[in-house]
Amino acid sequence: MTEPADDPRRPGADAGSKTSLQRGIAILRAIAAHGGTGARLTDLARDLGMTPPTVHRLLKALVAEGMIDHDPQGKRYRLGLDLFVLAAQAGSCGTLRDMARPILLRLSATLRETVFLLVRNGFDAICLDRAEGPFPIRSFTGDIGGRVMLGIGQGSLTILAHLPEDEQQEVIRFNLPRMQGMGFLDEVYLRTAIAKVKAQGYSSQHSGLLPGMSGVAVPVFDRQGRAVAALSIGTPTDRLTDERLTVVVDILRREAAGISRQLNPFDPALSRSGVSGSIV
Amino acid sequence: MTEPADDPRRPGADAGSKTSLQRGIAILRAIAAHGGTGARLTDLARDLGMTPPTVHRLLKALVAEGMIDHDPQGKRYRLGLDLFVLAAQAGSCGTLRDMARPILLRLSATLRETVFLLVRNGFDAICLDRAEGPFPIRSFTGDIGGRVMLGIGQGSLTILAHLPEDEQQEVIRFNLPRMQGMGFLDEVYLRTAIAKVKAQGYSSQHSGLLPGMSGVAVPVFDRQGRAVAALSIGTPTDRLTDERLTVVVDILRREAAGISRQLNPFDPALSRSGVSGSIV
DNA sequence: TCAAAAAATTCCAACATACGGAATATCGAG
DNA sequence: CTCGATATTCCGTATGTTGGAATTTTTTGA
Repeated sequence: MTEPADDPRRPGADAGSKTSLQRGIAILRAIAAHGGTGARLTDLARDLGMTPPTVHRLLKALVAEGMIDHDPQGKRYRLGLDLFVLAAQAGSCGTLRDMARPILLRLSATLRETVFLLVRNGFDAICLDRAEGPFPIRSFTGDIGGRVMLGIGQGSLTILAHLPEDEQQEVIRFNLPRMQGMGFLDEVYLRTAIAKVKAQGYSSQHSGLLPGMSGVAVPVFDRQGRAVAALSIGTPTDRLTDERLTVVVDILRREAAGISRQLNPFDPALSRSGVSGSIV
Repeated sequence: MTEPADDPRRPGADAGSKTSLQRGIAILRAIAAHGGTGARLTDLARDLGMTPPTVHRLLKALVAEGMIDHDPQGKRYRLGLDLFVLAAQAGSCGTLRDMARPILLRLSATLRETVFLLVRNGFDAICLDRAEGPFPIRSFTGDIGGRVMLGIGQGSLTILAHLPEDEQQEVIRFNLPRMQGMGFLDEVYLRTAIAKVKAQGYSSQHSGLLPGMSGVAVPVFDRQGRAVAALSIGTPTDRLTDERLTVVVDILRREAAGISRQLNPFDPALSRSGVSGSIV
């Protein structure tokens, strides 16, 4: 009580969580961070610096809402289906995602590659959607909902490169320290890459993240001309000849332009029925 | 206050949300129900029977957590990216979904149809994942996260048919009233369909939901032999000859069995890294 | 198998914080 | 510019939240 939560432990927890609603959300996050195994009450309490009774009560509320599932035997808590349902309809970019989906499918069919749609979110990029290519060789990274620092990976790098100067600086300043462990990413390297992408208008490179894999990405602009998203493909490096690169970039550019054109962020006409669709 | 009373939403939700955490979640749901347009504060207050100040404060907390985005100009609130990210890792079935994904992809490639993975959730079934078929003709219903009553649609019907007798009764009793508006679904019809599915071990029929579309579905059992999910395809009716139906059912059955075999709900070994993956 | 330890859950009084009416600021239309 | 509607802030009150302690349940170890 008297101790003002000094955010003692794990990073990722906000320093000053105050409202109980925020505490509840912190619990959701902690459970998500725990992975598919599920989290135990005590672990959550320790990780979040809350007392077991508090965690228990919040958990109970979350379970009642279906946001969490509770194994009665295993004593483990995991993210629940209702959360999944809820987020399927999220969010501010719901329209972007809905709109881009057929395009992703078409692209993956045409290019026979896995296609990603990334959007910017603060200092990160988030994988909003992906459409699998037909080949068994494909990256299992970049899961939907996955998050990477702006600057890591081609799609992410493309967004960063096309940001306004000042925002770009801010992001770099913020992200560089976070890139410590990655080794090969120093400031010079990053700025060189950005300059190149900005000049080309697209990004293409062996990913560096996955041996043998390459990525190609182009920016998606909103109606105000801001780079809000990126369209990218992941492919084995040896499948990406210079000739093919030209073709791929061309196609990606065309589709990205199509998305931009449809991207009217405040057009209510874009609103889909939204709620649960019927299933075959 | 008073009693906004009838919230004919879903069964698990208590009419009287009590904790502020639950109120916050109710707000998330209300925003989701509002669709991509976004919801205004007053609407939310009215819909939920809360006062504007309360809604405002809760919204502020949710925005602070990134669960909601707030258009400063438009005064509209929409589901935020963080919610999307969170749920991408949900949930209790995260393992099921992760595990089933390659199977879905393989199926959609083999059958050249759109494949759905449905799981039971109370009185409903939820579309956990889908893999698009290569043909332009495809159903746009059954979006990921979409929800249907148990009994509507082939996948959903299959799950219902394979439920234990008592649970089945309970679901039917609960759902029949909800099916009022659907006209062609009376109790006799439903029970006949269930009996047939149970006898066959699979479900196949023109959907009735979409003209010209048919569905084929087989149940997925967990290790305790309970029907927890269904694997289904949606296809134009005229593409589904009797001969092809046999083949399709056979393949679906084989894959469903594969899923069942891997479905060890308490095997920690199944836990994936879970957290953000790197993106190409 | 049983006992001891750990975890989960319940209880409850003190208290913090969430609530909502009212006031104020802001937006939008006429 | 004025008016009505909506969003936001304020603040006293009471309700919901909190955490220590007690109780129950599960896990661990012998």
